[in-house]
Amino acid sequence: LIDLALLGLLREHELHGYELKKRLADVLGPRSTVSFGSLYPALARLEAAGEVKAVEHRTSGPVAPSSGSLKGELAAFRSRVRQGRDGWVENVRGTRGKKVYGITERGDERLHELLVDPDVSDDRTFTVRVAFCRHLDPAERLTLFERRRAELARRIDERVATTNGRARDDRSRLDTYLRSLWEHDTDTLSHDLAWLDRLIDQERTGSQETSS
Amino acid sequence: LIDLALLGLLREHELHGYELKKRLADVLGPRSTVSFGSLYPALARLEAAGEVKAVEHRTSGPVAPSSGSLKGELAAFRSRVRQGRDGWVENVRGTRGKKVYGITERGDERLHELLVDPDVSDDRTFTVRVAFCRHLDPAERLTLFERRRAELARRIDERVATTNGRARDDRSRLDTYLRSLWEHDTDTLSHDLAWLDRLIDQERTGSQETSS
DNA sequence: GCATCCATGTAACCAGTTACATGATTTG
DNA sequence: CAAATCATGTAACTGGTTACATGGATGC
Repeated sequence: LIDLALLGLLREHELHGYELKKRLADVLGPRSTVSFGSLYPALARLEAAGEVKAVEHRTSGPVAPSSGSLKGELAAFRSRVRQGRDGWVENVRGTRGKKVYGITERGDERLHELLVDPDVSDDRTFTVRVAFCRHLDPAERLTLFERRRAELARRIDERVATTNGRARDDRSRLDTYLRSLWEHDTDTLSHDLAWLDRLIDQERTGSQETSS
Repeated sequence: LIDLALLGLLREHELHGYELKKRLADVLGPRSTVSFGSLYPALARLEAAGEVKAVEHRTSGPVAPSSGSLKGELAAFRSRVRQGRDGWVENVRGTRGKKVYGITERGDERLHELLVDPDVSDDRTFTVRVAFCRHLDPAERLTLFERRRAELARRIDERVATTNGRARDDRSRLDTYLRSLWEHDTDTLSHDLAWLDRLIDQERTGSQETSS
């Protein structure tokens, strides 16, 4: 999961760890962010696997001025460039400065693998995959959505079967709260299914005017 | 989480591990069941803490004939009672038979603690708490629901603030899928909130005709 | 008497967390 | 220069998972 998120973000711009966490909170919502304690080891692991690599990052500006409290960060960047003029940038890595990562070709492949993985049963993972599904081509994207749709349909069927399987008196014996919970869960599933249907529909009709 | 589920189930009838897992799948849906690998250690832990204890279970019949494939289990029970007549039941525990657990007074208190815990931020835990909230008195239940409602309202506010905080062009630069995801998440939150409102409403109006 | 299901448990692992340690940079 | 914030990292722990080992009971 974390690999997917990291590679997905790095696919667009080079970033350092601290920034990655902020972007992640921004994109996925603060609810599903990851902690530094898993972020940095994950980056190290990806680097060891050759899927990302530390880069010098002297050319392009800070590419993600999107969200809060980046003022200090901007200033930091400026100062680094300024000092870079007298050669300091060259050993940024060594002096425990920011470690800016970029994605490699292997990382690109890995990201693609993660995105096209046929297993769509994990809810959290699926969410992240949607977040980065722009990196898929239209056909692959459609497959992803349809697989997920099938998974949700299966879950609904399962629930309906259970309900029908319950003897009637048994069903009524179910406590109010359990019943309410059960119904709400079913509703939520339908809600998700409807959303997927909209996504699929958009994908189908929109596939004419690709590009731009 | 697992403690809550186990104590909640045992609060109603004595059960052995294997059966607990089945009941859990039945009540919480097969999606959020726990594996044996965490179930048995958890039971052992609860037993060590004096919150559940192994019982002989010779008096009452199998109290949960609710769901599938209990035929064999019934038969097993019968045979055990039959043999019990010639004294075998006494050392069921030693011979690696079923180990039937019951809740203790400490366990009862612990369950209550878990149910009234003011932290309602964890989604999975909250679900399980609703599943067993019949063990709370009406006022405590209402508090639980209202706390959760406030939590969800807070999350929605947070999201709205973020949206407003985004510069307009920045917002439009958001990719279709990210936007769709974002909107769907917001919808889901509202959906959950509406459900809670219904629960709270039922709780308020229903509190006149208490008991049964 | 052999396959199958019921039943309990252990060990290794996994993906994440919190808390802590460290240090660089900015800002008042 | 002190306080706050940016930034990277480690260690211990948590709450689960899968895979495995074992064995009793039932059904054919």
